[in-house]
Amino acid sequence: DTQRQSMTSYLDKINNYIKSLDNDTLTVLQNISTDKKFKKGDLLLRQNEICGKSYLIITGIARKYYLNDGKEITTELYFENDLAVSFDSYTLQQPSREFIEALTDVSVSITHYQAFQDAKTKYPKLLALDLMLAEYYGMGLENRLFQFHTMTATDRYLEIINKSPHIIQTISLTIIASYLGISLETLSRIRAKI
Amino acid sequence: DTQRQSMTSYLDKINNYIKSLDNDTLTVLQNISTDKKFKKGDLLLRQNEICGKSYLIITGIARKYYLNDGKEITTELYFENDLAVSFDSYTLQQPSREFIEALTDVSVSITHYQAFQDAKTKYPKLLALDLMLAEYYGMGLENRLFQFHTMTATDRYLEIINKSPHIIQTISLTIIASYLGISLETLSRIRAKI
DNA sequence: TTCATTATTTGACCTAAGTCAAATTTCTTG
DNA sequence: CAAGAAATTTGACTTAGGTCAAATAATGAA
Repeated sequence: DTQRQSMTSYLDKINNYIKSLDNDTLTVLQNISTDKKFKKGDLLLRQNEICGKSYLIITGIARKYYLNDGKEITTELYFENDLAVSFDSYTLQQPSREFIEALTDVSVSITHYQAFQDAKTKYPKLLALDLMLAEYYGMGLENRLFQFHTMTATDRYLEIINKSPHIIQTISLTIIASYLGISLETLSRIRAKI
Repeated sequence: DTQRQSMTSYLDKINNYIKSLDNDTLTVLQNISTDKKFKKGDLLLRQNEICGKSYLIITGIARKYYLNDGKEITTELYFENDLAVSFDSYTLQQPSREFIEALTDVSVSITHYQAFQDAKTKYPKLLALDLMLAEYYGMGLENRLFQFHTMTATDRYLEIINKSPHIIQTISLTIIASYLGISLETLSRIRAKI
């Protein structure tokens, strides 16, 4: 749909913006980032921890989820080039209600919250970048809310396999169901019908 | 709850930040803003229009909503000091899927998108302000999504009358129901039970 | 391979919320 | 104040999706 179209092009805009940064700014960005690898199943962030880092996914898949009476609700799936972070915990520097988990072995580029904050005060271009990232995240949330209000579970499932068909091969149905906001059994029935 | 607590204090932080701005920056902000009044029922933004302005509510109440097969879904309620804007339409400067409507007579301070964009390039403090506003909006959306996933319609209603009791006096149940994501009849039944 | 563990499907039944229609109540406005 | 219009409630029925339990797959380690 049109909405997705625009979101994608905004992501392009962000990536172009990063590419177009002057050397000085780019160097700072490099200097405050370090690479790290996680094994499948590792938690990059635990509930109640303060999210003091952002994780740019280089390779692999991760997810963000929280627990609600023992049940997991997946709020976001991360692929290559996605930025994994518990938004409110990161922004407010308060304990996270969410976990971030590696669904496969992942390799990430880590940027520390405080280092980035400091860099932003000296380099307004990083401030502008942060704004674009926040806007992108916000629009993603708006879309998700919109989909929950306007689409049936079946439509949401069709949308996801249409948008990223590879998901089904890589991610367990339990996690997909929790991302769609339905029970595993309901997802199974939806799949049987189609 | 804790979450709301933090959100409120972040709003305080934003307001303090605005108050602490140097005269130069404040003057620019003033210069690109104009006041306007709307009558109850007026539309500040129509679907398919590009949201080229932001509306800071000085007095009165407004809402943002969209239509889904003829049914209205209210996505946000605006009170004094709230910033009314169709986020994605404003950010991407593309046609809005939402309407913004005055629920009472309202008086607003209008800031034009382009003027603010221009100001941001010269005044990094406005960039930082815009970031804070985007973060605040994003966290609000996260909370809303969280509530839809974890709370029953009854709980969401209790939460809203607890958070802003005056709402019931001022806003029709039709609109409150659409904000809660339930039908008018269901809301009426919830009220009867309590 | 094979057994055990984990993932997925299927069945039977339940529940929150939706829909449509009709009845009330509450506002407005002449 | 009274008549209409709008807002809200109530009733009867439907439906999407949930829950719990059992049955099949599918994986993976010894």
